[in-house]
Amino acid sequence: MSERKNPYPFDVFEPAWQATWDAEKTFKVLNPGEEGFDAGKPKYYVLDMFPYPSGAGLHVGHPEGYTATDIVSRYKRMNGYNVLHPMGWDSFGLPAEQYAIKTGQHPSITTYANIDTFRRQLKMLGFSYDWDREIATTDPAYVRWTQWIFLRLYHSYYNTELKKACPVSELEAKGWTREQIDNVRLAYVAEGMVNWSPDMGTVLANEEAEEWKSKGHIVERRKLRQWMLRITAYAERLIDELEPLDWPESIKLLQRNWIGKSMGAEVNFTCNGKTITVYTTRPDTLFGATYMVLSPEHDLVNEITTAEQKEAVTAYQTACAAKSDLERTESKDKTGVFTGAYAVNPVNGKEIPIWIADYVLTGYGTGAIMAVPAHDSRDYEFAVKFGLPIIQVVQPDTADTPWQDFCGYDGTMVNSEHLNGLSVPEAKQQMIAWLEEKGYGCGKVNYKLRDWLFSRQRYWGEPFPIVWNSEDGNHYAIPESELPLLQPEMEDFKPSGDPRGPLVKATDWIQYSENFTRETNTMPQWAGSCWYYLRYLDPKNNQAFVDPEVEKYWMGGNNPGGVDLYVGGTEHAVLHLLYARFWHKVLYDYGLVSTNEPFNKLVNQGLILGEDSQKMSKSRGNVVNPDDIVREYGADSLRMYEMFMGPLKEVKPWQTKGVEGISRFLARVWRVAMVENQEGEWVLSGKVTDVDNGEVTPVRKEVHKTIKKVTEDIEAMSFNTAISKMMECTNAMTGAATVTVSDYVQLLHVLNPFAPHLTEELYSRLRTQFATLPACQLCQQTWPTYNPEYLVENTKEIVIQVNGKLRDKITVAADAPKEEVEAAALASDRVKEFTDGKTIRKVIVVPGRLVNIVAN
RNA sequence: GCCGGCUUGGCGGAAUGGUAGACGCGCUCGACUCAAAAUCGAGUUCCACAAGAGUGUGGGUUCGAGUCCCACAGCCGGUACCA
Repeated sequence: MSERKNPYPFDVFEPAWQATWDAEKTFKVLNPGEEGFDAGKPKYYVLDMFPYPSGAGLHVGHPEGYTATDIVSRYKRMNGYNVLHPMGWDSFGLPAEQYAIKTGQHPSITTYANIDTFRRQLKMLGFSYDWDREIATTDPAYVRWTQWIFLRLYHSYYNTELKKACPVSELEAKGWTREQIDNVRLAYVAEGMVNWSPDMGTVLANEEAEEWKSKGHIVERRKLRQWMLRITAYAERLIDELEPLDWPESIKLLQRNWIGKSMGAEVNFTCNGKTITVYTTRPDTLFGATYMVLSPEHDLVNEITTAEQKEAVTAYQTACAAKSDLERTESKDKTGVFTGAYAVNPVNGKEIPIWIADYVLTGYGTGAIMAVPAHDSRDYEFAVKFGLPIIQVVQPDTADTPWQDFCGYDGTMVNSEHLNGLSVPEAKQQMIAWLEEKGYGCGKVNYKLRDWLFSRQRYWGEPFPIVWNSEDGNHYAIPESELPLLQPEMEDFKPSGDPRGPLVKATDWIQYSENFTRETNTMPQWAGSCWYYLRYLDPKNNQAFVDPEVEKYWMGGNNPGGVDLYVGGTEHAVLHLLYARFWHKVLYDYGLVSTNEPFNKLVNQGLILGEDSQKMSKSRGNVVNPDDIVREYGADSLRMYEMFMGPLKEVKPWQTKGVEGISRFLARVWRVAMVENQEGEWVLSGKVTDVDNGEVTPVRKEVHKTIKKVTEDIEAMSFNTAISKMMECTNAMTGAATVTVSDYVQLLHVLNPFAPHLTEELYSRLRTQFATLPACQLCQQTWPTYNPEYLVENTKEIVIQVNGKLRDKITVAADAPKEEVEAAALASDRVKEFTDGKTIRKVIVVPGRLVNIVAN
């Protein structure tokens, strides 16, 4: 490749400005109570989703969101806000541990080396973070508070009357037993079916299982004792309090679906004196129940199964247990076995056969259903396969819809005694009231959301601050004074296949005291990311996870408070964003934070695809490395290109030619003021001048239009259109003989949040010639305003249409009355041509825009 | 299957119900140059001009629809027997 001279010397001035910002702490922001803090300024908290510092380094996807937030941060600062714009590292994680297993090197070594790379790369892009607030979730000082919050959860239960977390000590005072309390803790131990990955040697959350499966890992069901967080207690609040947030509707919907609220009823059936409770969302169809299905794992299966069915039932149970999750869902073919038992339907006393089938899940509702094959597709399929009766109880309202397998709500009840003639929703209500009156059941809300499986069998995670007593078998919290509890130094991180995880090998560490041994599980990576946005507020505090006054300023203050802008990818829609909301609510219940929600406004950036419009991946060889782009075109070009590609929220393909286009644009901005002299040095050209007679030149008009447009577009986060306007403005300057300093500096000013290096460099060079320019950096000056008078046009071009088709254009005075415009339009030769021989029926005049002549 | 989102030139994308294709890429031509690169200027939806057609398809509302309404198709994402 031939040596190419850079179109402007970004390779020199970009690192220089970065060094200046670092040395002068240009973007440091003070906290309340610190000297120099300006309490008169409003706050604005702009947050990025912090990265996992992988060995691969920064990806072009990172700077997309990070540039967007950087533009907003710089813009808000120039508009007089105290802007909190921090960065940190989500640094616990499996890759570092797997690398440690391979090499024997401690995971912290790779982790902190990767952090150094990420920090260097982010600084190379000129982001205006307050680096004094940098945090890493792996830092002992951070781990301390993650564990502290965990203990808060551990010591809490959800008070269903107050609808908030309360200390379990209240229950102790009321005389609850240890066992009763353990059953309501927000952090609890339970034995249950979990996702276990034998090759990774750990369990996974439901939310994670699919992701790892798709990466080729084995995930199977196993019954294990695990730590759980009672997120289900907050299901209702997690749905209700989502509503007012300024989030994309699609993300809200994703969360709502994940939480999966449904309203129905529990109904008690009887079987030989035993009660079997089923959950249904369609109590209106109770008269159509023709059989019952229990999940194969249901507690009552063994009790009710008759002797002659025993063998078949046991065989079916065994077969189901052996099936992995994947195998179960792979085939949707219904299978099941008759138990030989019958249940009595409370509404009509009829006996219906009880089956077991794996299409009924253990974990949802009561693990038992009444089957209404006429109006539930799954029951219908099952009934057809096994020849079970099908009774119609709903008649669809639309005439030609068959009643068989009709599951809709637009129908009228039939064959249902006292419900006959009612609509489905009416019948539903009436039946619930009836069940409650008779004591046969009650209305019931259910959620798909399961409790959060919170323990992992890993080394590189926060250890649980918990010890086990060998005498009573109970778990106990270690005192806060012992936090942080760090992992022991080890050389062998390998999973042993022992479901207690690799820490069991640290025999000294485990032994807490004579009768107490440590919990060997560690927390999932999500723990650190659940509250990192709070630690940024007060990252060095060693008295509290955040000082209350500081928290109040940054998170309270404005209405509605919280993080004012949070930008990141969609991939966290139901993981991080749900977990963090849950933790935040617990902290809120204790008055430790000011708002019930952490993130007021959320924006999802769209994925950047490779040049081939495919997802970037190593195997496809279409990955773009930010380092290469910066070396070739400079940081400003990368930043601006990523903003110019298209709307922030859309998915869009990378085009290196597009970076060149942006680079050319920045070079044109440069050359408005700069020229190369004989020695090949860049010097001020003289085109930019302080001779200014105040005339409103076309360039000045363009500048003010640009200020208006860029201001509005930053507010709307429509960065691509802001950039195109600045291109138009620059083109106007390129075409002009001279440009006044004030016009040029205003362009630099609005361009500054996008291309901070170039604009500061040009500004500082201009100052060598124009001493009246303020001495501070552009980024420390006030955002420019436009003069509306400059935007007023004297004349307007009016479009003339005949029957909606463009036929002519005329120029009229901007304030020309309607009649005049209409007359001018009708006088047009082109119009006459197209209306010739026709009658003019109507003339529509839209002032300042168009005239449409309707003729036929 | 269900739930979302998207669909505009050769490409990325612009368009408060009012000139479709701003801006950029690419391409063509011109200037500069011995020449090229870079730069600057002109042009660039389709059709040879005019006429006409044109925002995934088909309908509708409107003086006027990329934009609003109805139906359908394709692509992308989420979810997956949640009773």
